[in-house]
This record gives sequence, C-alpha cells and structure tokens, in this order.
Amino acid sequence: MNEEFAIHWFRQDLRLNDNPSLNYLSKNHKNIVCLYIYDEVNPERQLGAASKLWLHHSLNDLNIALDNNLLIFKGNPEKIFSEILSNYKIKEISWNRCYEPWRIKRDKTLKIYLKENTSVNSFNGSLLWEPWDILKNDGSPYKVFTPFYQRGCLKFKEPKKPENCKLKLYNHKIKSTDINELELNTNRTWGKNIIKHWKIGESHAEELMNTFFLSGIQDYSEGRNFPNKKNVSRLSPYLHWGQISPNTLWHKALELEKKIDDKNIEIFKSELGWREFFYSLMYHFPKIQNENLQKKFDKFPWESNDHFFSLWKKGLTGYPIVDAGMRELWQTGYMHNRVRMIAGSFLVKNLLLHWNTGEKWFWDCLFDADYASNSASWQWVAGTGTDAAPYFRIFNPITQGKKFDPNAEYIKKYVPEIKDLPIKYIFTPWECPKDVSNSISFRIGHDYPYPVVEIKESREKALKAFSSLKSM
DNA sequence: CCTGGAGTTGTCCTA
DNA sequence: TTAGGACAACTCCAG
Repeated sequence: MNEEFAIHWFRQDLRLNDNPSLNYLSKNHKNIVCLYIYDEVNPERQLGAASKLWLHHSLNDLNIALDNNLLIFKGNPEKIFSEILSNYKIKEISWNRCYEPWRIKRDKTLKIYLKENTSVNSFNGSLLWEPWDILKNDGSPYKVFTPFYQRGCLKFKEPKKPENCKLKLYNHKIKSTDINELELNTNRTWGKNIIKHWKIGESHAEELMNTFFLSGIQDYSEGRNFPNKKNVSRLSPYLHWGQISPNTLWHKALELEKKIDDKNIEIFKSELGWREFFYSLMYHFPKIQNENLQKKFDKFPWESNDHFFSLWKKGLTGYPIVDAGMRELWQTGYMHNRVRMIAGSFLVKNLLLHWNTGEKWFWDCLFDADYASNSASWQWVAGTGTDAAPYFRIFNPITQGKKFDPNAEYIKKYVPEIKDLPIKYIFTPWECPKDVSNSISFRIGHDYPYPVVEIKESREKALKAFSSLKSM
C-alpha cells in the first residue's frame, strides 16, 4: 500500500505524442503507470485476425517506447481495476475516449464505479470534433456529409493543435501479463507474410506522414484514385489504433496550406472529415454495424450463395480488378480505397450478397478494420446508408479497371496468372481469342476463372431488385 | 410551415 | 471520339 501513482489506460491511443490523457497526467502527477487491457469480455464482436496481429506488434513497440514499463492485463477492465485499487494507492485514472457503442456502455458503468474510489478523467484523443458538438440547428445529427463537414465541422472550433509532454514514468514492480500470453500473434503463414508489408508503431506512422506530405499529397486529388500510384497516405491503420492523432495530420495539412493554397490539401482534410462523419454516424446511430440505416432495405431480396462468397473472398471472381483487390487484402491487410468500392459494389450489386457478409470479411482481414468506418462505408456502397450511393450507381469492374489501372500494373501484381495477356484482353480475359491465348499457354477456366456472373445481366437483376423497394 | 437546391467516388446511350 | 443528359425519386438541410 506504499506505492502511489496515477494510471493512464491505453486503448485506441497507442502513442506517446499528442496524447491528451498523458499530457494531463504529466502536468498533475509525479508517478504515472501506463496500462493496457485486452478486453475480450465486453465487445459484441471480437477483434479480427489482422487486428490482433497489428495489436500484438503495436504493444511490443509501445512497451519498448516505455522502457518495458507497459503494464498489460487481459479480461474485464472493471475486475482488473478493482484489484489494482485494492492493492495500491491510485491517485487518478485517466484515458482517451472511444466511441464504439459497446465501449461507451462499458466505460460509462466503469466510470461510475471507479469514481467511488479515485478520481477519473477522460479526454478526446481520436477525433477532431466530438460527435455531440456537430449537430444541425435543431439539435439533431447530420445525415449528409457535405453539410456535416462544411456547415458543422468547419464552422465549429478549429481542432486543437498537437501537444507533447515529458512523460514521468513510474518504475513499477507490478506483475504484467506477457504480450505473447495474449495470443494475438499467429503462427499461420498468412500472418507471417502479411506483416512484412508494414512497419508497426508510432514512429513509423510519423515517417509515413512525412513521406506523404513530401510527395503523395501533391497529386492527391487525382492520384488517390489509382491503386498503382503512391498518392494515398496508407495511414488508416495507424489512425485507427491511435498511433498518430488526427490533429497531427490536420495541422500538418494546415501548415502546408499556408505555403501553397492547394485543392489537394483541402481534399485530404475532407477525407479526415469523412472519418469524423463515420464516427458521428456510429455515435448517433449505434446499430450501424448490424442494421440498415434505411429501414426499407430490410425487405431487400439479398441472395445467399456460399460458393459466390467464397470466390469473392479468394479473388477468383474472374474480374481482374476485383480479384486483385481481394488478393491485396489477403496478402497485405489493406486494400486501396478505389478498389474497396469496386470490390464492395461487386459483392453487393452483382453477386447480390448482403453487405454485412462483406463487412465481416473486411473486419477480419483489414489492419485498419474500424467499427465506424467499415460499417458506414459498407452501408454507403450497398446504398443502405443515410448518405449513400444511389441504387442505380453500380460500378462496372471492367470500365473501372481500364480507367483506374490503365496499364494493368496493379492487376498484374496481384493476378500474375494473366500478366502475359495483351493489354487489350487483360480486363476481359475471357474475350481473349484462342490463338492469342495459345501462344502464351494461357487457358481461361484453367489458369484463371471465367467470370462468376455476367456483368450486364447481374446489373439488371440488381436494378430490378432495388426498384422493387420503391415507395416502401 | 413551405420552398428549392443539392446530394464523394457511375454507367450508358445518344447525338 | 466525346460530351452531355438521363437514370428515379427521395430525403436532407437551410433559409
């Protein structure tokens, strides 16, 4: 009982820089203990396989940054805190807020309980604007992005500037769970390969940001649509895990904007705005992960076809750009945004499978799997969301491939079995004449599949299904 | 209350 | 070849 300290509880803020809770504690306490709890008790859905891997490496990185002082537990936070409180003198417990419905519920109860025993504080460490601050004049939440961002966010306060502190770590002697005991890492080949594409941790997020602001941003507006170009930041996993703060990115963009007034920067900022919008939707419509935001879609005639779903997951639909995307996802834990839309649209509007099946697969495979962004984006693609793509907007995977991967570099990288086809046939391998395919020993239906469905036909079927919902 | 403009990311047909 | 309009109608949002 002679040990005295304050606790910072790490959650989705796995960084030391611009961490509001850490800043606050450093100003008010001499001894700080940093804690992480792997909570598999409260979530309605467990972490996906990719997320677990990312978390494993993130905790290792964070622990090193903290001189091996990161205290780790597994289980229900209430139980864990209750034990700590009964064994040590805790001056204060503090954390940065999370916004997932299950976490809000958990933290609310927990806060009431903890407040009986110590002081508790929470901060905004992952959003530019709090979802409860950005409301229409009548007090209700926005459902359309443009007014949400332009009228709501931009007319509200400027996001606060990033701030760092000197951490006063307390060299505690409390027994921590070993990171390996959390069993987040995997021995599967998949896991070993997927991780090679990333450097996980706060310092690498900063490196990526700097590279992006030196080069990628310069043609961001156009280049971000081309999966083979290096114009996207690829910071989404780091943002999700809090290894970089949105405020750091926002103000980095503002700084650059002072030197050059550029629409690329404005568009990058608005992409951060989309992330805010998704969190706002999740906060105000907490059933977003499981229920159509537009109720009329509850009656939509989704099909159930395990065979189609399996081909989609494996990247064997016969449409090269879709298959390239699905394989990029499997091989790297990431998929380029443009291709996410194409692959998503294909699942929902050509295969007519429920968006929730796609949402769950992405949840399992993406390093940036995020409750808000993943759910809201799938609802957008499916047309079931508030501010969704209109139902007649069905991506044509052939046209999209030609338009956004004109030299098929992205396709060739992930679908190497068709790389020798002449560019003329690479977007439609089934149209390659026999003499041409023979000359390169390529056999359609053997080396690469025939299309799983026909585009024109499946498009019309979808339009018909969607129009059956009219005036419901 | 009423009014009117607008709505991330597309496709297809026609002139 | 290319640019423009239809697609279908609704809800959102602000004045």
